[in-house]
Amino acid sequence: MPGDPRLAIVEAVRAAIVQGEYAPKQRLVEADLCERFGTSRFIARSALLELSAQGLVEFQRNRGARVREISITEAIEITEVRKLLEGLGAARAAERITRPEITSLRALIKEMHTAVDRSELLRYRDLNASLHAAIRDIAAHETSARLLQQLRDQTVRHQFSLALVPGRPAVSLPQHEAIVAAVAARDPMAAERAMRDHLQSVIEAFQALSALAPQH
Amino acid sequence: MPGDPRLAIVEAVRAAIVQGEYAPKQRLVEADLCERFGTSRFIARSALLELSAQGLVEFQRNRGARVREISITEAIEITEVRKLLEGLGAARAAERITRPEITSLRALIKEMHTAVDRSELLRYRDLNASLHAAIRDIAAHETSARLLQQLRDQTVRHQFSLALVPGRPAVSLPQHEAIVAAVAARDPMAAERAMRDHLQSVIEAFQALSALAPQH
DNA sequence: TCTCGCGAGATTGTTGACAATTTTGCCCGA
DNA sequence: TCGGGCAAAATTGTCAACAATCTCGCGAGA
Repeated sequence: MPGDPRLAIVEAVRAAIVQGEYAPKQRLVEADLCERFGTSRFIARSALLELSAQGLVEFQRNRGARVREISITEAIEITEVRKLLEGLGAARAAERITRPEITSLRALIKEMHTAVDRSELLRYRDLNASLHAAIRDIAAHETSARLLQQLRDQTVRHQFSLALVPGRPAVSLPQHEAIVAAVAARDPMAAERAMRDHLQSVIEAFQALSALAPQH
Repeated sequence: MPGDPRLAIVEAVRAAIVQGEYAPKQRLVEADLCERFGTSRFIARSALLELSAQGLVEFQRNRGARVREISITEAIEITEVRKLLEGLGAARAAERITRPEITSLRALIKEMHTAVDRSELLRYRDLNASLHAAIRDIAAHETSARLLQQLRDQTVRHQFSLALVPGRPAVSLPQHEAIVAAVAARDPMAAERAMRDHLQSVIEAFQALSALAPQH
């Protein structure tokens, strides 16, 4: 893998997709990427290849790359897997967490509170991601971290719509508090249970969402 | 992704690595692959890129691709994840299995018996893989199937040494029987438990192995 | 007017060549 | 004999051009 320049492009394209600058099913024309990111077609193509392996874009022979569309059904499957992997991560984090790490987790929770109070939904969603990432780092389980990394980007779009559901933060914030409390108490089983409960509620929110908007 | 020809090469190289024709840390020289698989360097390189994304090979800048070495520590991590994902798969399989599928699972168990009786260790290991794959298919959970696919190849080498541990089949065969019994009885919770117990015993076997051979 | 086919433009897939870097092998001095 | 360094060979990373394929629009015939 071309060490430096290629990864930069991969990250840039990934960010663009995740932030919704490219819609699902939208074609990613190689020439456009070259111009936008100031690189050669070879590099752009390699980046698309890599993103395809990560499941963020899909190739069709002679039709190039498109942003892969993730259905709500698939988002639910992904969350089912996250429930298991992040449950494991929470348990391990509870076994390994240090005092300064406890402090920073609590700081995150505090920030989430203020974000909810001020109805800053996007900020809340970002803090949410940060909290999950922090626990993942503390768990120090490379294999599950690598897989979760792959899964996360794919559901960002759906997480987004979830964050807009009225009253959703009021449900999920206490769940996050419970997770942090259990991890900080160094209680692996409680941490795993709290994390699973949280993601189970995400699954149920998705199911409710898909019942409203049957397709897509 | 070049639809047909590229995937064929990816599969061929993957098979070669998994079957041990290329040792860990061995360099995969692009020109050699071209000659061996009768393809161009571009295609060979794309295939390596893909295998790199799947974690089977690793790139070093200006040094090309090597077969990635998976430590026993990492094999244990991978098995911890498998324990969760395949546990989910077993539970779902128990909910969804049809009569003919039950028949074929039982046939697999029968074959495993004869393989053990005849001390055909390699055959037993292959049947083992087939059984896990069959349950994965019945579960019909695309996301976890995709991830398991990625994880499986990485531990084949270690599974191999595990199969050679004296008395190992005598331990694992009854576990496989228990899994099939629970799935066939359409008891999701028992199926999940049986699968987890099985993979937990694999983890413990790995740990015993790593205690014997501290490094690598 | 509508449909079918065809041709030009656009886009992708692949090739071969070239530059940059690493690796190998050899020579020389100690 | 051994080790350091230099040059050639090998190998990889990148590019620009070409061929294959698709897309879109236009025109002819019913």
